[in-house]
Amino acid sequence: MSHEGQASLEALQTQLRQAGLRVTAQRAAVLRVLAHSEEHLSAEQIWEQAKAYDASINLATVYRTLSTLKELGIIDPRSLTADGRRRFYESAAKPRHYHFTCLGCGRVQEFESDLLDRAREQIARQHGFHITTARITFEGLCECCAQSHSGGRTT
Amino acid sequence: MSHEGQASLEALQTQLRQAGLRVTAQRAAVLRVLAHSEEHLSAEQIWEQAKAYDASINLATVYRTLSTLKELGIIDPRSLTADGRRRFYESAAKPRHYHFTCLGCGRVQEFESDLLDRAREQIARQHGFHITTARITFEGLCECCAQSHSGGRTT
DNA sequence: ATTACTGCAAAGGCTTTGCATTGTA
DNA sequence: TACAATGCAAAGCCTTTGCAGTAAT
Repeated sequence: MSHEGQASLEALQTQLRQAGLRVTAQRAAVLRVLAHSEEHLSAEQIWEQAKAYDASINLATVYRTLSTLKELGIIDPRSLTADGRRRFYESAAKPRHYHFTCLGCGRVQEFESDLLDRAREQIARQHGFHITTARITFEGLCECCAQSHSGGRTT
Repeated sequence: MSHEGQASLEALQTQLRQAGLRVTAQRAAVLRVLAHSEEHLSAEQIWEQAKAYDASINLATVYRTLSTLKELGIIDPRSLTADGRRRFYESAAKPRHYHFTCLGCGRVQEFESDLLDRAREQIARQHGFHITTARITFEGLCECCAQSHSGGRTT
């Protein structure tokens, strides 16, 4: 029932228990939201969806759960907006990839890049950096939006 | 008197006037701070330093000025911290470069990277993106801090 | 029965904004 | 003299936290 490439709900709950943490209805609700989504959800979006599983779940609890899941290495928070204020969460199990946010349609596209991977390694080597985090995000217009913005539609 | 590669104070003030904006004591103060600094300053740091030129300058004014200067293409705000909450400002006149923040000593190192430049172009080409902003930042331990953390000093 | 976890509400960090006042052009 | 720009204080946005009550093991 779960999407490919994503840890099953039970596996995640087991991981919680093995860490000595309790599997509460709230945590299960957040895990279910994350397990069923391929998207990049904000804490508030996760909250909204989690209410379907636990109607009384509180936003503060969502934040605390997300923090816990990050600690466990289950999810990764990402800064995808220009101001970098809001964070979006995605599965940490995903293979290394990067994000492009279209300012026209708002869609976030994921892609891989060998060149980017190699650049990161080269930079670490050249400067002696021990890189623990690389925050790499692109913004602009996607192919579709660039066309409609530059050309204008013929109607 | 001004640092190399940096627009002179008068040039910047002229740019303000040409945009139909007034050169107030507060704006001059912020410009002077920016003109004399090679660093990445937060709004609050700029505020502190600007007080030397205009003791009564208000933080809100600093923010408004920074916003104006960004609009004019004079400065660029950067997210250099992990949480991305705070912004640091640097001259937009600098040649393209990237940042590495050391979590040990807190220092920010700038560097250039051909590979990163090429990756960015390749990504745009491959996916049809019209990239307007690339936010690329690295974090970890610099060479110096990595050594002292791993080895420990012999004393 | 413990004690980790939650809800609630308040605070915290950074930035923006409304409005009366100041000061540049 | 206009009207742009400022100071002040309040609000806004997202996230974190203190505390008393609740529930998982």
